[in-house]
Amino acid sequence: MSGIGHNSAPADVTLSVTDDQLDRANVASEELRGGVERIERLEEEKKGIGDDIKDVYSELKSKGYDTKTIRKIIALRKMKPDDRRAMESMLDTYKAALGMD
Amino acid sequence: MSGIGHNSAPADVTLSVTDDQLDRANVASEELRGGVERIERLEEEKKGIGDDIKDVYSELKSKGYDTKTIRKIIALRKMKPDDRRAMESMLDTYKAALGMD
Amino acid sequence: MSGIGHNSAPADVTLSVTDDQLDRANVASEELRGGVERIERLEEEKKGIGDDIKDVYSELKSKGYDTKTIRKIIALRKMKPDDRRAMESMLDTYKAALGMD
Amino acid sequence: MSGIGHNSAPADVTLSVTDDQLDRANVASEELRGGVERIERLEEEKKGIGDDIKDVYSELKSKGYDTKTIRKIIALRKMKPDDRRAMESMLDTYKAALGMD
DNA sequence: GAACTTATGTCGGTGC
DNA sequence: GCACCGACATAAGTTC
Repeated sequence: MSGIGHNSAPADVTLSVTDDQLDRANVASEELRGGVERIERLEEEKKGIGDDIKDVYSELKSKGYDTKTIRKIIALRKMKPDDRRAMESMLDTYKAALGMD
Repeated sequence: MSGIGHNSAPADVTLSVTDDQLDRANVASEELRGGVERIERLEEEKKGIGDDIKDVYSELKSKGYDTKTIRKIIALRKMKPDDRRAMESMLDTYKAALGMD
Repeated sequence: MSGIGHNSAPADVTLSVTDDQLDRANVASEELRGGVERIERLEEEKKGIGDDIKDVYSELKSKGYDTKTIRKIIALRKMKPDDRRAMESMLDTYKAALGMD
Repeated sequence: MSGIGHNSAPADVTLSVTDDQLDRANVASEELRGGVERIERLEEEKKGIGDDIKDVYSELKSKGYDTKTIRKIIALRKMKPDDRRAMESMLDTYKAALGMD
């Protein structure tokens, strides 16, 4: 699109915005627009995957699994086994201290 | 309510907004403002309590307790004991099924 | 606190946990329990206020106000007026740059 | 791995778990495991895209743009233009009612 | 300590 | 009528 034509020396010096400023603004606009659109495309992709994940949960649910528990399982699997066990052990200690046996 | 007095015959009939409309707008404004301010007061209170909670956690942390574990404990204590045990048991089942022993 | 009695010299030296350890554990337990219960009380209070807030929103909604907009308003009112205007102005600039007029 | 061997008639009838139950458990396990692993793969993909998005924001930020404003812009662009204008107009009305001009 | 992401809870709507 | 579903709101956890 850019700029051919409007650079041709405006006689009207009363304008409060210069050509140069317009050019910079346009460049900036395109920079911004590009970034925004890229983010939007990526977010669509991300949403698509999110929907896929939801589908898998639905499928498991329809087979009788409890999705909340599955979420917990997945959270646990993200941890390193040793860390996980340490965490579980500490939780048990606290439960014992409070009589939650 | 209010409004007595300024209803006395405006000569200027060119106004596009009638007195009646202004009255309603004012009433509505005050209704809205009242609600908004009430919410803001309540949110301040709520924030205060949130800060108190944070303090208790800090205190416990400084005594050597692990706040993350405490949060889990509090979540568990919110459940009815039977529900809690059922949930824990299901989690154990799933863990066993996936070899997370 | 409590504890009277079990300090009286256990003859049974085969125990793997000493009285001293039990004492410390009890103290720690009570410390933990106290904190946990205090947090739970505070969270109840907090929940009560949250319910009050919800009531005000419901009331406003039943009078025809849009709660989503009210939430935005309250968020805006949390800002310092100058900051708010600066933010709004920047948003307008970006909107203009992207042709969202 | 699955099942070869354990079907071959255990003589030990005192076991409290039958072969049939084991089979079902194994099937169920594999069903569960499959779902869990599929979710984990999808979540990784999702995270990758999330990282890409973060990169674009960083890039824009390093060029001088305000990421918070960009997020608002993107939220606005998600709406249908008419809805967006209706929302903005309502917000303006409420602002005026509360003297936020 | 601020901001972003994820998880959980809640509410209004809709289908069986 | 109840239960599921999506949207919204809040809380929690994570990261920089």
